[in-house]
Amino acid sequence: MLKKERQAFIFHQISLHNKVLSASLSDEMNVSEDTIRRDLQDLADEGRIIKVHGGALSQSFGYGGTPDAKIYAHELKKIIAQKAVALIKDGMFILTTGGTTILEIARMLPAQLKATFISGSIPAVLEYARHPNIEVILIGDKVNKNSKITVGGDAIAKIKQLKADLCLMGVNAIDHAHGITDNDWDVVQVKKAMIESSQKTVCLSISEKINSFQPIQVCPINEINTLITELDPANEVLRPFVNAGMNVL
Amino acid sequence: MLKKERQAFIFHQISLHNKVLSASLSDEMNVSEDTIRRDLQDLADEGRIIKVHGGALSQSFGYGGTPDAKIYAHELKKIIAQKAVALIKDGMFILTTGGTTILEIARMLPAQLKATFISGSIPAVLEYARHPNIEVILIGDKVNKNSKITVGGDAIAKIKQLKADLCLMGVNAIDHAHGITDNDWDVVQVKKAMIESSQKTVCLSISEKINSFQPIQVCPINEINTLITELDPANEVLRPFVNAGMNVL
DNA sequence: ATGTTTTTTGCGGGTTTTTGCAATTTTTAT
DNA sequence: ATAAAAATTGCAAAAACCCGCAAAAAACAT
Repeated sequence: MLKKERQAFIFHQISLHNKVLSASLSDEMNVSEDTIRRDLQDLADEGRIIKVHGGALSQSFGYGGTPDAKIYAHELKKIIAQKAVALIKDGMFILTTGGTTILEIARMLPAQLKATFISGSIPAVLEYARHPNIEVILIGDKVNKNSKITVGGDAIAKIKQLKADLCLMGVNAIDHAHGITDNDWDVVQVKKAMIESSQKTVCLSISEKINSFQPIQVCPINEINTLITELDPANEVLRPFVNAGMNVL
Repeated sequence: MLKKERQAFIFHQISLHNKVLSASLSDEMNVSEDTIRRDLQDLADEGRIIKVHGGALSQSFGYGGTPDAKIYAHELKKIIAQKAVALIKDGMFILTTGGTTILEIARMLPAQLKATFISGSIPAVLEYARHPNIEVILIGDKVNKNSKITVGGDAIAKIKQLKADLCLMGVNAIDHAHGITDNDWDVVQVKKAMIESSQKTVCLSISEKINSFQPIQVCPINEINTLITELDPANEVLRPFVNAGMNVL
């Protein structure tokens, strides 16, 4: 088993169960605990997990580290949300993923907007439900504890029955060559279904995530209609996407 | 169980109930009281809680005595929750409704319990998802904004596909003649389906709701196996239900 | 393919952390 | 005042960790 493979597996386990034990991992994949520890250390150095005595925890544990950096990203996400909200019209059916950017959109929806939002993200749904004129459909299935979204066959089947006007998708990584990519297989399956069931797909990404990629592809960029970042659409970084025919806002 | 995990759990318990006892924590997580004490000490050193003899307190909680009125119903629900938690065994599949009593149960689930919880209640699901060993299935459908639960044909259809070991049902009104009754048609439909799909149904009700009724019937009392209230099972008020063959706790 | 370099891995130590226990002291309650 | 409950302290065993090293594997260049 390759190092990268192992680390991907470990990361997946953590996002699934919120924790892993070095001992059981070592057992599961027939490598020494030292190796596991080194893997955990690597993941921790990359800031993707929190290493503790005996194993590791998901980052959502405890209280996060850098409030400054977070607030910064938060401002960016507000800009993105503003642009996205402008695309939403009365009467639309809108599929959405989870993620903090989506949450920001949910908070910014105008009070008089009448639309139907469909999502498997629990925090997003709670936010939508605060709006008096919005109808909210929750996609059910097994709950991914880390991201608080539902994933699985039932969720995908339900999504495929729909035909939404718009899909608002928070992305983890986007790059001209690899398209939209992510690191959780289950989540990717759901995102794929959402794209398939929507007339238009709008991707939301802070510019930091542009030109990065992750192991699993959601879709190539030609399946995305619109890309929204906090940058000016004329920005150099966005050029490749404009050239690829995307609508960049 | 990892040290950090324990501490996160303890902190969560404290912010939830405003206090914890070392003894019960030690019991819940199968570690010695010494370990709990050391954990509390760590948390206190970090300034996150206030350590006192026998346990610890939330620091956000002002010194003044308890605002009795509100805590009262809350305390009752804790008693009910305690009784209900005792019925839950490892490996069970459990269907639950929403409501504050259910929420209290969710918060009291022992950390090492391994079970599968299935619910359409968003707040309950969020609480279940905090427990490391619990698998959570969310029933999807249209979201009822007031109660934050999903209702509708899809939800009912999904529930009917299941066969759970136990149904934990918060009730709005119960009375010997009318059975379990409620006031929201959609919610009643979901509850009916849940009862049908469970081997046993346990009803949870503060005694205040006993001998009251509402317009729509969920089921007659003979479909309920167990009734849990905050009262002693021998209490006069519960006599009719005992006589009707219910298991009253 | 072949040899060389780099990376990765497992192992043997010595060190640190964690945990439970026992003995003693402090606090709380009756 | 006295007994019970909880805290503290010290200690020892187990578990986890870190460090350096050498074999093994992978990557690279020729």
